[in-house]
Amino acid sequence: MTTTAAFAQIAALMGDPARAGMLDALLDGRALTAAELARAAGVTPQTASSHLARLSEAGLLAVERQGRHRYHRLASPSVARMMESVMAVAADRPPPRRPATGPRDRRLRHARTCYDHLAGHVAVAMADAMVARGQIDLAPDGGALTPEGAAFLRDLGIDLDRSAGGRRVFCRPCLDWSERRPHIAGVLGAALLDGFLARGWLRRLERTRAVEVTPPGRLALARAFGIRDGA
Amino acid sequence: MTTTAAFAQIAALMGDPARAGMLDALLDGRALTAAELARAAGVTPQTASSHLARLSEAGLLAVERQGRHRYHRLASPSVARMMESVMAVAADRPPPRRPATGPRDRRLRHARTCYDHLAGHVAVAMADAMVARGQIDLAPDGGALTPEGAAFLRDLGIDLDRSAGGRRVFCRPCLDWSERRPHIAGVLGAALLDGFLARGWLRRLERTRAVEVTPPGRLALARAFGIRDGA
DNA sequence: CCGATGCTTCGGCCACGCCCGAACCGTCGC
DNA sequence: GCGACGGTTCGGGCGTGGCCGAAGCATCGG
Repeated sequence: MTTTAAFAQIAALMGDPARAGMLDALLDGRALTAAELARAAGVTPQTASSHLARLSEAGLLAVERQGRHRYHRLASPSVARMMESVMAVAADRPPPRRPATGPRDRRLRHARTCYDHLAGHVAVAMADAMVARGQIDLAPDGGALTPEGAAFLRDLGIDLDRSAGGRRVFCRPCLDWSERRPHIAGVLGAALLDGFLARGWLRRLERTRAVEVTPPGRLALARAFGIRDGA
Repeated sequence: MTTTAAFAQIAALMGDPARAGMLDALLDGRALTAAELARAAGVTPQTASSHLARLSEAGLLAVERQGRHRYHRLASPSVARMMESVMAVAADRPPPRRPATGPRDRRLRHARTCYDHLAGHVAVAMADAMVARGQIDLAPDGGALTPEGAAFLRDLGIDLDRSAGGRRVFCRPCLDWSERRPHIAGVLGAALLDGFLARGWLRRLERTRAVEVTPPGRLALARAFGIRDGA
């Protein structure tokens, strides 16, 4: 049964703390250098190099050489989805102890990127608002944009056509590990994140997956989604 | 960052060949005894016992005692979804060698259960047929039943209302590792499998996830989906 | 009560693989 | 050319964890 062996191999690659730290650092979809990933994982560069080689060979990571740097990124969205699903399982177990929420952790819980879409408190609030207004349908298995939702996005200036080429546009629910409730992933989630970043409503922060809601972003989100809690 | 530690722990549990074998054996949604799982994993009962204890404590498995037997099953659908997503990543890498398809493997590739829905060649053909006829929309991120599809299911006698309670019914695509194309999972996939088993069109086989298409099932599938290849 | 069966616990063996120090290659800047 | 820096390869130390034999608990059948 060679297929279970491949299954176990992929899982084992994620199962090492150092590699898990690197993968987590890459989960925002950006490409990082080996040194940055070594720091993220808390190991020396030579250890990181070995891990990165194995992850690349297994097809979890893709590498781009650029001068004397090597940029590593997740090889495909399916890798990100796999990680999300593992986090979902890891999150819905009783926490072994008080999570000890730190200030940095609080930022992550508030708003962060999840590969190509937004996660955290803000993202869940957005999803709730769109569901409450009948703009999207969201079920554990999938979701869909309603006509009202399509109109809403058009008003917001969010462009979905580019990736949806005439086909019906779907969104995908993604269980938020901090909120334990679904936020919007998939094509729709990616379009929302892109649009908000482009408008300057959100800004990526260095060295973390957390994103910041800018002052104009706060106003815009309050107007569009009725979200009015502070940063 | 205690969340990456939990992530790595879950992944590491899947990452051992013996545990992966047990989880795979449970992927059809049934509950098995420790001895059966030990055989499936190719280890002695005492080794299996240790693995099972760890899987249960981590919340991946649930146990039910019944007399002097202990039945183990996957703790939740989210565990099955996690495993599916890992298999999807494991499948879309270049196979290390010729897969060496055996007769038993061929049955699995033809039709098998995938937790609560159908997978394999037959399942992909069903999905293709329904897409071609406009009965479902299927995208990488999600899927939805069209009005035509709802009517089709009604004619087939497939009951979706029980679990969908007035809400819109969604289906979910699930990448088939043998066919490398999506089949139908989610609420719709589960309803189809249940219905076909209840009608005697499909029959579960012992000690494997493979399912058999019965002679009446062959006729019915040909009539309903235009599938006419042999068992 | 006794033995058989299903499963778990204990103890010890062994090896896989994670880790880092040191040395080696390639690119950039001067 | 030379040093500096990013990254990889090599070698050996070491601990975690998988594995089984043997013994210990439960439950069922007689």
